[in-house]
Amino acid sequence: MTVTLKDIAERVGKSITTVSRALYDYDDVSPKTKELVHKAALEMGYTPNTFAQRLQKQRTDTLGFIIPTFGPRFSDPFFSEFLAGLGNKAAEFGYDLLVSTRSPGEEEMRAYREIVRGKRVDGFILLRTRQQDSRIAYLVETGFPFVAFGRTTDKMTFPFVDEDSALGMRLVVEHLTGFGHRRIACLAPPQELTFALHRLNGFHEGMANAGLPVDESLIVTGDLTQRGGYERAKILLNQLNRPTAIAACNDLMAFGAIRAAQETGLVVGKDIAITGFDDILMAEHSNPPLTTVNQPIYKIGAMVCEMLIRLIRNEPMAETQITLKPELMVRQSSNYQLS
Amino acid sequence: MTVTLKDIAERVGKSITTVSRALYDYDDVSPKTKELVHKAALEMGYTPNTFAQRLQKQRTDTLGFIIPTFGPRFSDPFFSEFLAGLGNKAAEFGYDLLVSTRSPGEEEMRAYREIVRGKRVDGFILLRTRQQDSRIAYLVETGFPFVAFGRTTDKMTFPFVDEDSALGMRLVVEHLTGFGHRRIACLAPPQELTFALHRLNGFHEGMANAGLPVDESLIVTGDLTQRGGYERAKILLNQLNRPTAIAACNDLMAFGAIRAAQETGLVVGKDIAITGFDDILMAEHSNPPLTTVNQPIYKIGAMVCEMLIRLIRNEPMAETQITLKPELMVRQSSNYQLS
DNA sequence: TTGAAAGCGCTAACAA
DNA sequence: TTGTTAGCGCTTTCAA
Repeated sequence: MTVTLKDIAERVGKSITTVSRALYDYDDVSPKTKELVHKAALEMGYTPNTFAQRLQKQRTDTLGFIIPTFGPRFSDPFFSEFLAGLGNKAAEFGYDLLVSTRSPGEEEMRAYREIVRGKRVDGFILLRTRQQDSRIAYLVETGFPFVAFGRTTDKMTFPFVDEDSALGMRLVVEHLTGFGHRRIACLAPPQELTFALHRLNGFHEGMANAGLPVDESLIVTGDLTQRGGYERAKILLNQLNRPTAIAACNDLMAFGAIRAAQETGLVVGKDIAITGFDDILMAEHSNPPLTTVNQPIYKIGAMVCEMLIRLIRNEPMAETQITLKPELMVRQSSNYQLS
Repeated sequence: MTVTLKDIAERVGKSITTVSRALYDYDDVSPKTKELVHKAALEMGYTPNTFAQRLQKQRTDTLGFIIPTFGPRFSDPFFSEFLAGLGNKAAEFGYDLLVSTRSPGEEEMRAYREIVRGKRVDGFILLRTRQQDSRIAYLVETGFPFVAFGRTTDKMTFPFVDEDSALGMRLVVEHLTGFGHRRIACLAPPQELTFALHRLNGFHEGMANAGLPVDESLIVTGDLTQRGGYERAKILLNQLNRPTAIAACNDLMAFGAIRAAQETGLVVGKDIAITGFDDILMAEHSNPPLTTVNQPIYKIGAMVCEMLIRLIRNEPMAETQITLKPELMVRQSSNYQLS
């Protein structure tokens, strides 16, 4: 059924070794033999058995990507955009992608350990880094190659790409205060995520820059889903002294907040300003279109992937710790002067 | 560095074979030996080398999933929901997922051929089936296991899960005509996709059931993205005799249409009715919330995965061709009587 | 320019 | 109950 080197060898009357070398264009094989072998291989529909190659070569040409999910019905477009960037770049370099989903915790760590010890991939891509990240601690400790989208807050050194989230939030706050907002709420991400810290810091800095006090009761933590944003925003909006603006730390929560505001009878972009973070494709098409901070997620996926491949191949890299400057996308959800 | 069976064998003073059998609890190994081996394996941090196992066993315990993408920045939440269902179920059964992205065409077919011939996966999951689907033709021909989400229109027999899209669209049209709509536009999917046919048929049947003529100029094809929906809807809405309702064949296009309507100064759910198809998580949280046809995408991902695993393992299956009944989710985007 | 032989780490048939 | 042997398909010395 499957064609192996042996089959080709028999057909052309040469040894397996010669066939192998002919196929990979070693220069100690005569041109005639090469041609013969190539032709036979093509005709017979030969494709190398990857597992045999990997066993022999001791590398896998595979990149690991374990998506950290919270709850069963996860559906953050953020992940599909990232995966697309990753997948396309990996394919370009001839790498496979081993993808699984695991919610953060012991199960997740076991998955990493097994994959590392079984040498199932050449390296890992990490996403949604945590302030104290046991995945990173483990990989650094074992010296296993990986590149992260995001940083940690401890002293570990490793290659990453990240966006300057603090700057992003400062831009948001500057934009809002510029339109006269003083009571600005913040829908924060779960604390353990590193970008929660950066975005919250940026929020505080922005307020400080504008000479405004921060009302801590206006800072609430959500779970990065629409539902979470919706529920938190409801609570904020039911307060007596409600905020005039809500800065959500990702787009999905912002969408939830928009719905909450609308159910409360407020016109978003007129009675209340709402902003997001990420600029997923949907942000441009929501109603109203969402003011948000652009993260080139697709591009970051591709960057991280290329960095990892270079790392694995021991190729030189210009930079191993890259921080991107974010851009504020002003759209209708916040683009009005507070009266 | 890595611990192998040989290392354990040396440590416990037994043969490699015995160690192998002890680890997998063969009953021809003495309890004492088993315990010894298990303990040693644990202490030494043994993890089997998957590639060696696969080479030997001639199976891969891996499922292939090639995501068909159109254009670089693809970001359909549909895919991430499906992937989540797939991934979780695969993990449950101990299968890996080999994921890539390829846009339909020759490149895509080459990827399938190479993976099949290199025996890189035990089976494939297919998505977004085409009326004449060369992937399916190839897999059927080679007898390679796969399960599809969706059907084809030719005579090929293969296992699939699909939703009764025609019924779904009939429900939509019935709902709209019940509220007095007569001029209903349809944002159709690219023709080559099988569900384009089913949904369009359903649309026509629904209109016929209501005794209404179909104005062919109101049926336009989009590319399933928000942008596509937006552009097509713009054209529809700029007509002199504009439709009173737009039935989009997926949620993303519906979102685009909503934005187009709003830019035209129409209030969706009052001046115009817009409906979608899929019921992605976003549909509930859009503004206004979107009337749509529910497809349990996450669940379908899990179902398809389990079917494929059974197929691979030659386990009996109750049904191999499953068609699900859709449910109409009526929300504000269409829930009003046309005056 | 070619081939024989060894071995990657594992499983399984067979023998002891 | 255990070990010997062979072999999955491939790459890579080393020798011819």
